[in-house]
Amino acid sequence: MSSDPPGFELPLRLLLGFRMLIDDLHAELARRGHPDVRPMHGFVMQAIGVEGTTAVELGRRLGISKQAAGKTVGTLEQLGYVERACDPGDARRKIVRLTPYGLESLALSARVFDELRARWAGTLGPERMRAFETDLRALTEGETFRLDVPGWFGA
Amino acid sequence: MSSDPPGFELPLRLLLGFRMLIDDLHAELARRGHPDVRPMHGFVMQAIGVEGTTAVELGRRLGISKQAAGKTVGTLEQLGYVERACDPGDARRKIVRLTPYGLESLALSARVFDELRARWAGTLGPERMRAFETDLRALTEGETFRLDVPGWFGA
DNA sequence: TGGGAAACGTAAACATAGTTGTCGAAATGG
DNA sequence: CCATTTCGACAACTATGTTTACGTTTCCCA
Repeated sequence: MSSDPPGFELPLRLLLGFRMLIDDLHAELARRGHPDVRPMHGFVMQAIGVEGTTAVELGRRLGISKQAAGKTVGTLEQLGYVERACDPGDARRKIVRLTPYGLESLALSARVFDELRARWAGTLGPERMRAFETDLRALTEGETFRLDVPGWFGA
Repeated sequence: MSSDPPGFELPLRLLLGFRMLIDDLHAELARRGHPDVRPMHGFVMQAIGVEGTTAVELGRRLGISKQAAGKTVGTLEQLGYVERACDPGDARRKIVRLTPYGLESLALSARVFDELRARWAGTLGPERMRAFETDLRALTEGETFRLDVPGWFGA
């Protein structure tokens, strides 16, 4: 009588939910002045943070090589979201920092994500929304985020 | 008093949960005789199904071009998971079918997914696990699965 | 019946991820 | 002071996707 759903539905819907949020976010970002930012860029800028960082450290945070991190930073630089500056204290290092435009996109993303969460809470009700997030947090406890999606998903 | 979590945590953890399940699945698949199958391959084989299908239809189901579907089928064919046969009723079409090896990997995946779901249910308890899945299903209602992850995630 | 339109599969060219390997420049430390 | 380490950049390669194009086969309608 329990009739549990098949196990393969779970990963499918987790991915579906993720994609749904990210797609909605970027539709809204495009509408509000950031049409060129891609899903990956958001994660990278989040990893760069307000403080700024280096390519090596960025790669470490995202679980990719420093070369891949450097390439992505180059793209973001062309789009005007980040800038590279030499470290006065260490001539080897170059600090990657968010530009005002980049900071704005990050702040906007945070606002839109909150709106999207509110919409989801409207579907489930605040009670179950809270429970849903608590459970999801419990299930993914201790996991670290990795950005190596392309190579990981299909080798 | 409500102190809702920030909205950006939701997509992050959805992706984390997805990746967790898929990584565990493939670790187990590798252990049980399928070391070469990649995350993407599982979704493609699932889309091919027991009946078999064509490259065009496969692309349609996965939300990718028929050419991309054809390429992936070629890879899967080399690995021995699928085979291509001419359609006796239509010389234009070529039916892609799972080999016994492919069918076995699909059945094994289903079993492992059920085991993983049971492990998650062990964390939350059967009650909340059921509620979690119900809510997730409600939130992702009507969404269609797309396999164009590489091009979608980073443009 | 015949010919144009549509569908299928394949290939080439291109763009974008990632990776490894290599290298020069700068900092570190024994 | 020299050897080792670290950082950033470049080249070569793989894997994914896309668009464009083409030859073959089928379908449909005038």
